[in-house]
Amino acid sequence: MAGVQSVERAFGILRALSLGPAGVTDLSERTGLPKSTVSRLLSALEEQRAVDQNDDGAYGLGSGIAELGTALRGGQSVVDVARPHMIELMELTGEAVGVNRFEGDQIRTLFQVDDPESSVVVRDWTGEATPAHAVPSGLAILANSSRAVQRNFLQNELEPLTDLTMTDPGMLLLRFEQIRSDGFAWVIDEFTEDISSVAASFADANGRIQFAVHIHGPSFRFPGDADPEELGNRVAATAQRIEAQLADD
Amino acid sequence: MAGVQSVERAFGILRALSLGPAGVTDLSERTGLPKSTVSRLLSALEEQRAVDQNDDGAYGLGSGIAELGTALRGGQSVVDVARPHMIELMELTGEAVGVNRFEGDQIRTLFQVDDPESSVVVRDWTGEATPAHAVPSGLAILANSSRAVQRNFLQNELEPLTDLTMTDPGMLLLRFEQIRSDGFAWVIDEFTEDISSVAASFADANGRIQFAVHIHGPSFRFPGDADPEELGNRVAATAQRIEAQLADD
DNA sequence: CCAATCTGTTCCACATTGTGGGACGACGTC
DNA sequence: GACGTCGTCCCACAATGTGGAACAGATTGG
Repeated sequence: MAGVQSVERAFGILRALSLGPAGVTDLSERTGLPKSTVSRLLSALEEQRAVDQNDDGAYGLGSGIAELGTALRGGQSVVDVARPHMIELMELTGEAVGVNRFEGDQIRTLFQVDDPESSVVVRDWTGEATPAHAVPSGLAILANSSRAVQRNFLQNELEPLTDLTMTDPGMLLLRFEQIRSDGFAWVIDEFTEDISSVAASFADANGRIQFAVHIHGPSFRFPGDADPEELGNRVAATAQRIEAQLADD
Repeated sequence: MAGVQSVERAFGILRALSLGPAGVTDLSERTGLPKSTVSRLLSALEEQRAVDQNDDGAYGLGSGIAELGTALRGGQSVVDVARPHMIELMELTGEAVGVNRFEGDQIRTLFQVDDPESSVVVRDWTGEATPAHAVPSGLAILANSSRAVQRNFLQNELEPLTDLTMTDPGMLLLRFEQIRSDGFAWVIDEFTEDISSVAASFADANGRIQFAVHIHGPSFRFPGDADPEELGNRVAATAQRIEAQLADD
């Protein structure tokens, strides 16, 4: 027995609810569980304030989740601390700069700053999640994670997003080594054709959940004449400054 | 059987972890559960990525919680949207302005803007939680909640924080009526002597979790000569603008 | 206005599921 | 090398959670 059934199911319900508020019957269909079971688990979750029921009877994620979320200091403070550093990088390069959070096998962009002067920019990925192996933030975070996390990640079937996407586990392990010693990761046209980016990872105040900063721009002009190593080092330095500042609080 | 034991215990563990990363033995003591039970529940939670284990073996809240938190759009976007409106209010009055989230029977301050010109200000409550019945944000949110939530809240024994704190359930119900029709709530010296504040509530994009904006300042100068109703209406208008903007996304 | 369908909650016999004391192996320390 | 502590695993036991079915309350629509 690895998992605990009711806990597993409870989180299934929470995840189903993260798509939007829903009723018991709806959740029962989404999760494949009997109505009575869903109803009982919802009551249990409601007692924990993980969900709440509003006037029209629909259930939604509750304040208990929000509390845990802020306790984690996942979103808010990281973005606050990172913003000025990101703007600095953005002004230096004229390209968009973002922060990401690692979520299992995906990378979510939390926040992005664009150059207001530039008319051709990569689109805004804020709030969206992308496969970790195809973006430099993902590679950078994985490269600095434990072997266990890496192996676990490489067990998944990795999908190629372009002709250039690296999906071979052995190759990726070697690449992790390289990235770890460099301190930054470059990805050129592996995620989408015509987009290139550099990223470096950093830890939050607890030294736990992994984050990353990245610069990305259209491949036709980025990195352009600039020295990729030079840019990489700048991103890495920025990541370290953010990490140090987070550790202070 | 109202709750589900394992779910209840799992959330107990998550709450214990929200105080900071910890090991199995530590958690076992904090929650009063046997080590083996804690270990099993942690494995289950880890499978759901609600917790993760870092290199030194300690457990902490995991990215799954962060995901649910952002799905809720509880913190981040509300603050982003509210900030400019808050600054406007702050400049109008010269006093500190904050946004709060309702958490069960407490009110948490998510963010505060202060007047940089002012040397005497109320201290910064960011991140802290206060009893809902003693602050105007709490009263405003409760006043606009369902009867069920109100009754449930009033069943608690409410502690007086100053001589003026209103704790009588009947009186509070009447006060809720008043606040609901006014659209704002005033609290003068009920939370701390010498602090006065006005607040108005608003809903997030789902119309679910309740938030509030408030202005607060030292009672000797706030609201001072200003008309309390006028100020209340301004806060209420601000709350409505934030709510409208949140609903757009 | 009364079937016909939707809700979501409650009941209860049943056995699957979770429980927890204790054993175990892995570290780190004296 | 013996000890204290850590986290995980084992397994007999029954407490706990399960889910089909019955129920009550709202809405619908003919």
